[in-house]
Amino acid sequence: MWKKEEVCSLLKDAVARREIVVLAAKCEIKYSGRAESYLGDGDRLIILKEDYSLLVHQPQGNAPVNYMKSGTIHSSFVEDGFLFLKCENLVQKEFLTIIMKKVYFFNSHKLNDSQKIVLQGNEADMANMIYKAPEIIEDGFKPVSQEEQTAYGFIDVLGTDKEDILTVVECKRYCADLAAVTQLRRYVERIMDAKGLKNVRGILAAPRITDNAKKMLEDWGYSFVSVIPPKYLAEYSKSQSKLDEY
Amino acid sequence: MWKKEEVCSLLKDAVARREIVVLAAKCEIKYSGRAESYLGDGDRLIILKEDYSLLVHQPQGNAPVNYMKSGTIHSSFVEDGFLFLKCENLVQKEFLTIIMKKVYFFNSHKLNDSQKIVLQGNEADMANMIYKAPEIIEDGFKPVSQEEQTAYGFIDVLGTDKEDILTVVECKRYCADLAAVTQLRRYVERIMDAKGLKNVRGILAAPRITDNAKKMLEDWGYSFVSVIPPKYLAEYSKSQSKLDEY
DNA sequence: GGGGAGAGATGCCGC
DNA sequence: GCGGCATTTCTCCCC
Repeated sequence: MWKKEEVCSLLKDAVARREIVVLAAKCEIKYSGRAESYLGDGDRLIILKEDYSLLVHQPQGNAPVNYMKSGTIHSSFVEDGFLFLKCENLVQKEFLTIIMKKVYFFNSHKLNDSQKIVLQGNEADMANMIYKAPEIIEDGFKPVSQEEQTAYGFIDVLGTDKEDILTVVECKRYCADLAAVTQLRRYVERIMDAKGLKNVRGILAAPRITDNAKKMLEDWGYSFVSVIPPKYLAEYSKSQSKLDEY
Repeated sequence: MWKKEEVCSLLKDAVARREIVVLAAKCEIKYSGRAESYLGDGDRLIILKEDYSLLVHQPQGNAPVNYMKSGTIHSSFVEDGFLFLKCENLVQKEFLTIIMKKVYFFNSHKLNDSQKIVLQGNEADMANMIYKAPEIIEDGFKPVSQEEQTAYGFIDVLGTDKEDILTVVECKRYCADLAAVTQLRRYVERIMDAKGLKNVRGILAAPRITDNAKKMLEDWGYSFVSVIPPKYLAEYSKSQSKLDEY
């Protein structure tokens, strides 16, 4: 168990040196900002980054239970035997207070990282794939150039079918839902309005679609095409020794 | 600097004891699953939780740069002087490999936390507020009972106006956008279809609305009411000593 | 800086 | 489990 005065001092020094701070503590947390929250006593992991963002993690779960964004101002002090960490983001009018009762461990270190993640297989890649291989959508489908695409907003792929009818394609990398259908509908209506056309087709391209969405899609005269989103990076070996798994 | 063999051993023991593990390391990360990603060498914070979820954080930013969800199987070993952490989620067909070149610090501890966060000021609270004070929407607006509300799906508030016309209210706790309008439209059309009514009103209740959304809303004959989402928890003091801020 | 839309979205609740 | 939807969504892009 760490002395709170010591942790308070180490915390200030670490932040001053722009180190990342990690500590585990029994604490109580209050938040007020866009919403309000209260979290009673329990053990959590507290992370304070060099950009002054703060994360609080419970021992389970993916998402932080509380957090403050970059640019927050932090202050700490010991009062009534508790270590207080007060966090203020005046720009966003958000406030968070952590009241620590016990500190289990503390660590800080300067981390240097200039790398950015390279991520592929997203919706943009899917739209590019359709540009390069339009027959995926249907026979005779011809996309217009990518430059023209942006002229009507955020439409993924705009093209013409074999009968030269203007066709809007909306891509989803996941299972298409009702919101995807209404989005497609909005784009088709926007194009009809902008171009003064009465007949514009709408196609939803996704790996799959929910039954309700399919029904709504067909009620509106649009159609669905099953397309698997691409993955470009070389797959690294998925076969490995199963020894020592835990 | 920690010895990789020692970290590997500590890691296995900590996970076996269901402790949370936190370590800072210079590493390289590969991911393959719903998408594919690569992150070159840099210093990151790696967190392995008792539910076997994994988080990788860069020294800046709110969101983890890589992660694996609860239920992942982890295995670690030292090879060619590097500490490998391989993470597999067979159910979700996701795979992540961390190749650690240096380990700056390591910590683990059993954390006990049975508390759940109490969060207020969300959309549901906003709908409840309107139920209790329907005059917020407009004079003569009467919500139907909360039981009936669920009968037609996920409509926030269903009621009648002073002329007894059925009215759908969609709440947004943030600035209403185009998607909010299409969502309202979908609900109104669903109600008209289900009840065989030709005249159903739609009201969007939110703190504010974008110009484009307002235009689309009015084009469809719906209306906007400015409503501030409620905050119930007692505000704790926002005035505090500015000493020792950092 | 606001608007619009994707995200390896996540998480919650409903059926 | 899937479906529908909010999220202290967050992040990026583009105007």
